[in-house]
Amino acid sequence: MADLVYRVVMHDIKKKIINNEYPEMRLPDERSLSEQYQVSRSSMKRALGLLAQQGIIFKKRGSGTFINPLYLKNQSLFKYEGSNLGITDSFKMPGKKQSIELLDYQVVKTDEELKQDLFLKDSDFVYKIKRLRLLDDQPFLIETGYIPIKIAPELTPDILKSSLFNYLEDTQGKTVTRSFLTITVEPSNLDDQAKLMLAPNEPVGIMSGIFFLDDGTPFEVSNMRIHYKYMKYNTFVNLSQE
Amino acid sequence: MADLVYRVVMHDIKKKIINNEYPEMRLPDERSLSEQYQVSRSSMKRALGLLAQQGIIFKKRGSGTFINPLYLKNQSLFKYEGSNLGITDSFKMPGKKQSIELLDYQVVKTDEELKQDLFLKDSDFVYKIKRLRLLDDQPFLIETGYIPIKIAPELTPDILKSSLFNYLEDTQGKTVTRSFLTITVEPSNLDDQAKLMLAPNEPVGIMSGIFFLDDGTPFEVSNMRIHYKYMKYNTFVNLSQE
DNA sequence: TAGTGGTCTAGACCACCCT
DNA sequence: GGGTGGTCTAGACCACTAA
Repeated sequence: MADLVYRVVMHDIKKKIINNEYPEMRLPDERSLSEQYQVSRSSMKRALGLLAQQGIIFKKRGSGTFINPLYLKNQSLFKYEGSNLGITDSFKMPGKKQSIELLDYQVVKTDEELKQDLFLKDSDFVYKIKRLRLLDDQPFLIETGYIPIKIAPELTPDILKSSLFNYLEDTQGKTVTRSFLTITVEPSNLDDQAKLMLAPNEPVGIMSGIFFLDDGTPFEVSNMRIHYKYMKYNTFVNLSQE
Repeated sequence: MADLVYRVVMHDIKKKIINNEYPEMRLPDERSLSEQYQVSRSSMKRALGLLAQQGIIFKKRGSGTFINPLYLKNQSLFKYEGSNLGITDSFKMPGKKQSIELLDYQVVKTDEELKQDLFLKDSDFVYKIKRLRLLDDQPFLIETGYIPIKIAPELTPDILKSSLFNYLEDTQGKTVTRSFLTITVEPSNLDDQAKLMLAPNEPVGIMSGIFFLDDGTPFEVSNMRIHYKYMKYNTFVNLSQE
């Protein structure tokens, strides 16, 4: 992590919360905290604002700043903090071996919808990539992705056996930081049943959407069909800051 | 909406983006914008920051601020902005009549898990409420909720025929602004099939989690089993601000 | 090197809660 | 009325990008 003031303060306060150094479940007021940490009140507000955004504290105008008891009691609920973008990361379960099988790999013309979603011109081509993901040799996800050629011109089947996100970050310094996802549910089709080893009455979860690079470029349109037992999406919604 | 500087500026810029008043897909630099709107650069940053958080613009240090082309091309993707907390709201589909059938309603003792999630004492009781929700007389959701008595002591079966969230807001000025949700998928059980009119091979989506009041009080533990055709969760994930 | 967004500060004043 | 978080400002300096 960078040594930005607000990040340092944020992490320190977070640590103190976890270590139960505020047993009254309440933080000192912002002005005292600024004093303690020798930072401006603005920086302190920024740090506290981030913690509030993560659901770790609640700020109540006129009353004070309070620790979310559930954060201490049940930290597992919070473990997905900011890591529910990448399926890649989300499915990196500890102690499980992840592998990828390349099912299909071709270059195709874009149709209207793709053109719009990936913001392409008529002349642009995209990779169509279909992959099967496994955890400990158990298939759990069929992924169909479309990626503009011009974003990753050097793509080879070999690369596709591991994480595309990591590849992009390592080779081009580009990071995937945003996505729009739509989550739905469907009965499994014959292809699902065969590839994911599902019984006919067993369903799949579907996550489809668009991933963006940090400069705003749409990077991939993806459709994921997920074995229902592996389908688990955690989300923390916070409307208070709108 | 309040007449806060940063909100006014934010909404105005948003309007201009929608009206295509920045055809170069790029905003003026922050300093010029501050000048234009006669606000401080900090306030302008705040306004732009919110737009970035919503995925409407991308800020690129050293380069400028750019409009997300997809926001213009495909605004339907963005329509769930900040409204995916409440199932209540999420399912308020235009032109459809929502109704609620009360299936079960009792006061029970808390078990260990509930006690933890709702942050209760041994002596506390909760309502157990089971409701069926319908859209145009089509059942689509079975909802089982647990609510501490002390939060809503006046609850009656009659109230439960409409939105609890609205009831709380209207009567006690309390708003539900946060939630932790876990989304999973399951084959339908016999109860689902009967109540939601599902065939045996048709699945349900499950959303379960905890809803909080804006002061941090856990308000409800809820489990929702959703007809798969009605199950649609849109989410915008943005890791760049972490 | 000029232009742009990011960080940080110090301080004024407002809005809300509680006693 | 005293304490707390929220808004807003003006300005300094830093970090990155692109020509």
